[in-house]
Amino acid sequence: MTTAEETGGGEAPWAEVTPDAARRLLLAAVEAFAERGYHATTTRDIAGRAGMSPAALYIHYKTKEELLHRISRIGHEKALEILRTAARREGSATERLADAVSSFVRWHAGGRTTARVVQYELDSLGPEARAEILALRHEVDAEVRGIIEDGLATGEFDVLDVRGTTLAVLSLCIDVARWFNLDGPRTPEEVGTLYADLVLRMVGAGK
Amino acid sequence: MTTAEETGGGEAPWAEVTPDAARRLLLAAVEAFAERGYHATTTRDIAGRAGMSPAALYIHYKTKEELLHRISRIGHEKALEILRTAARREGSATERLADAVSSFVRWHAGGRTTARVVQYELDSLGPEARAEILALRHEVDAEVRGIIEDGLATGEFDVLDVRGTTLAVLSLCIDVARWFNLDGPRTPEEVGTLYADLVLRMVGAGK
DNA sequence: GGGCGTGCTAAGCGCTCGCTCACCTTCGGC
DNA sequence: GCCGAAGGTGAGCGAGCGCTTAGCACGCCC
Repeated sequence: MTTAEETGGGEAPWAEVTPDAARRLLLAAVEAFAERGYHATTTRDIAGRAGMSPAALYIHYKTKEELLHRISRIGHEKALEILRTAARREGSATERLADAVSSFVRWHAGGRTTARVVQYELDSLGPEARAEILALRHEVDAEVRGIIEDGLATGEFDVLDVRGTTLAVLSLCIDVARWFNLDGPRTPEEVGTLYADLVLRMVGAGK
Repeated sequence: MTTAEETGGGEAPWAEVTPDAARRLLLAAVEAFAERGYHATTTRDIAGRAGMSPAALYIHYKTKEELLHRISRIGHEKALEILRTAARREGSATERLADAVSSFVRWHAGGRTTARVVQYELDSLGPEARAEILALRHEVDAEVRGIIEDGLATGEFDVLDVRGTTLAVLSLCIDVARWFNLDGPRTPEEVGTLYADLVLRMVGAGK
């Protein structure tokens, strides 16, 4: 599993964005939004980071909001794919939940820049764009809830409030993007392992 | 609309702010910052919500940032006080941790408006203001870590990584401010109870 | 009841924002 | 060798921003 940061290899999720100039602008926007927030970022700043004039942005994107929308959709699709892969592999519910949490957390820690924008700038989108993203979030939620329900059915887990616990598990993982620091003492892998253990305890696995 | 929300879990923390006009402006700022974020909020909006002209703001506060700074400091002090009260009461580590988590979560859920600003707008502060707030956050962290270490010493808890688990517990509680919705299916009390149970599982209490 | 500090407003300054427009370059097809 | 499309630039627009200033209303002390 490759990981380092965006450039180093939270894989290369932006490969699908073409042409090249549009991708460079998107990458610059991710950086800027993650650092200062959507509203505090200027289109001049984004274009500058991409080495272009302010006007160039509008050749590839209609508005500044379209940039955020594209980033958010691609990011959510990637996050959903990570969870789906873990949820639908072979193995017990315990193994699948541990896998889901650790890879989801690794993505939020290693690709903190992207994850921050994806998870915390949702409110800056307009109503229709937000609705589209919320639908993806429901799928994310359903994927995790599915694993927990599997574990309940097999007797592996012991959970009183399935929806509440699902919410807490996802909340715990997502908040990694807020506090994680690449220069800090922990690697994304370490946090992933720790969190998988904590989550298994939360669902009462292996008691 | 007078704040019925704050009273749910947080009494009236702004009573210390005088004179009355300054408090009304602060309250309006909390609402606006929570809704749209600091950078997307205009001074005209804040003054308007407080029923005053844009210029009135500058009689009581030097800058827009000073408003955020005051809100953040008062909010962090309140959060710290809540945790201190729970951490230093009589009782086993298990009881104190459950109390700390449930009351901390109640504050984040019931006073979601305030908590959102306090927890998510930290980066909008300047360097010295941010440093002051970060010191308060370290005290918050130390308070929770203290309870967990107590529980380890008495054999109540079973935790491998104390700092990591402390971080996760706080992260879980804080993120409540992001997703909690007063119109949703759960009351702050219910979430507090659920989370206290989940956290006790995370630290291996009552195995 | 005149003088004055306090708290507020209307008007507006200087600046920067998101975005547009007229024009320039490069390049493959014929 | 000319042509149009694609991708870029410099200059600048209207609007709205944070914040300031001149002046007004009002309570309070003498």
